[in-house]
Amino acid sequence: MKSQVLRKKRKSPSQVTDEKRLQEGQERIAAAALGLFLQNGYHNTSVREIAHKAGLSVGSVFNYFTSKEEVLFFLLSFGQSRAETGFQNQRAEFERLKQDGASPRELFLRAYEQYAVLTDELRRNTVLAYQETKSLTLAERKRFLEGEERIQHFFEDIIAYGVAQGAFPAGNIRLKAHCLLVLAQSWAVRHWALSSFAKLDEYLEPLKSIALGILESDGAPLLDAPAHASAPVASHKDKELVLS
Amino acid sequence: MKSQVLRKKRKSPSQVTDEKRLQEGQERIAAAALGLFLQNGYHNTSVREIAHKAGLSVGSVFNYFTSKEEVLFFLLSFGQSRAETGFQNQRAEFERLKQDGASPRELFLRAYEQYAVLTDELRRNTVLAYQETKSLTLAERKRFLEGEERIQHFFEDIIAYGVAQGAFPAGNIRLKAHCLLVLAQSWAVRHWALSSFAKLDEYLEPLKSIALGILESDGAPLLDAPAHASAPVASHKDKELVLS
DNA sequence: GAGTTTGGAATGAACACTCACTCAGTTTAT
DNA sequence: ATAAACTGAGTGAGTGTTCATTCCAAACTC
Repeated sequence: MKSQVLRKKRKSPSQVTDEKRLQEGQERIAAAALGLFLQNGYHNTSVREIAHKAGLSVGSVFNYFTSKEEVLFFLLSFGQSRAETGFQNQRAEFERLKQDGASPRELFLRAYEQYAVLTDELRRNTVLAYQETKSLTLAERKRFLEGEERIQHFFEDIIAYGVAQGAFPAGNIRLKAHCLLVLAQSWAVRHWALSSFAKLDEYLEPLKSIALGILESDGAPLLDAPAHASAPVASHKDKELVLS
Repeated sequence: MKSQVLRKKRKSPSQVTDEKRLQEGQERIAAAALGLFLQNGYHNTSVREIAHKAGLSVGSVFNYFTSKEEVLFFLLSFGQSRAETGFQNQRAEFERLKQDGASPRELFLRAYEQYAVLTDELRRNTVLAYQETKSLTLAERKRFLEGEERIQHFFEDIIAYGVAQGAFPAGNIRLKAHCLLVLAQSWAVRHWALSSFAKLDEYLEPLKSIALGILESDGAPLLDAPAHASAPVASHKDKELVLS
């Protein structure tokens, strides 16, 4: 899967033919767009602004992309494919580590750290994904979510291996993988709440500790805490107007 | 803080004066808008559509709100204030429970369950908040984030109490509160990945178990797992173009 | 090496359209 | 009769996209 260049049916014969030039142009435009999308949102960013920031004319942008939306998809799938290929590359190394008798804990921590580092590098893409996935066409949104699912599946495999080895308690593996992903992504998505951590380095160790806390929670019934005992948790069904 | 009605300088003399009528109208319009915003996104929803779905004319919408953006802010702060007042109401009850010798675990689980239930009820508002906070004006966005911070602070207090009582290990309390909030919200935000749970009821117990796993993780150094030992985690600094 | 051709790439005015918002006039309730 | 509430055609700013035109460096002639 090498540098999948976006290609769609194009009406006008005028397009950039040189593959390398095309790719560089796409990256330049996308880089400009990413900043603007994050600052003003996808819909409040005009193609004119993107073109200006990329140092091009409006028309040229459409020589590199067939539509504004394609720029968005480029940005989202870019981050995603980076994560996927990263994992793919590690698959082989993991087999080797298993042979060497590495503990599931080690394997997991290694994979999780890699994912956290990547999410940090691609922080802006991650934020954009949370905010603008819905702006994709139905088909592209579906493709994107499938990619997310594959990434989650990678972690499910690692956890399952640990459970099989008896290193982690059994539990809902899918749920745990979901939680781990969400927490890693929250470094990007809810960054404003983590201002006490200047850099990822400071965040990483406590995050890994918490991640292990999740892995080692067994999902057993909460013996001593009958939270419902005194009174049912308040619910405002009467005020649900806004939700209907 | 009772039913804070939105009021701005208004040019047109035509506006709804009756307080009760105004509020009902705002809620009706906002309810219609919420569905459309989630389905098509804020920017792809026209005021005409909102008016039609609410059974009003375009002009009337502007008798209840001064702008489309105000509708968005109404929806976001609505969910938030519900959560805040919920916690406020529980503050008194919590003091009573402490007197009765309730364990910090119980207190926490109770509060967390309440928050999860609320997030479920306001699921759509939560999703909207993640997607469209950036569409607010700067001042409103700031106000909104301050509200989020107050909610997080509520959990920090509960955790701190547990730590003081020796029920939970010390650790980065702010971080833990952040994680707990994110996981509860992920039920709304990443709902597509949790399709195996039909209703909140099924999700709640495992979530609480995981939450306790987080609370009880001590953030101690990860003794046995020198993840860096074999080779540094791969980083693709060279390909960072798109981020710069 | 000067002149000519060629075609990929860049341009930006023009197009067709949508949008949030306004306001003069009408309806409704009292 | 009076005030409150509603209406929807109209307005002007702004949009993504197109395409006839221009640009320019390399290829080709003589």
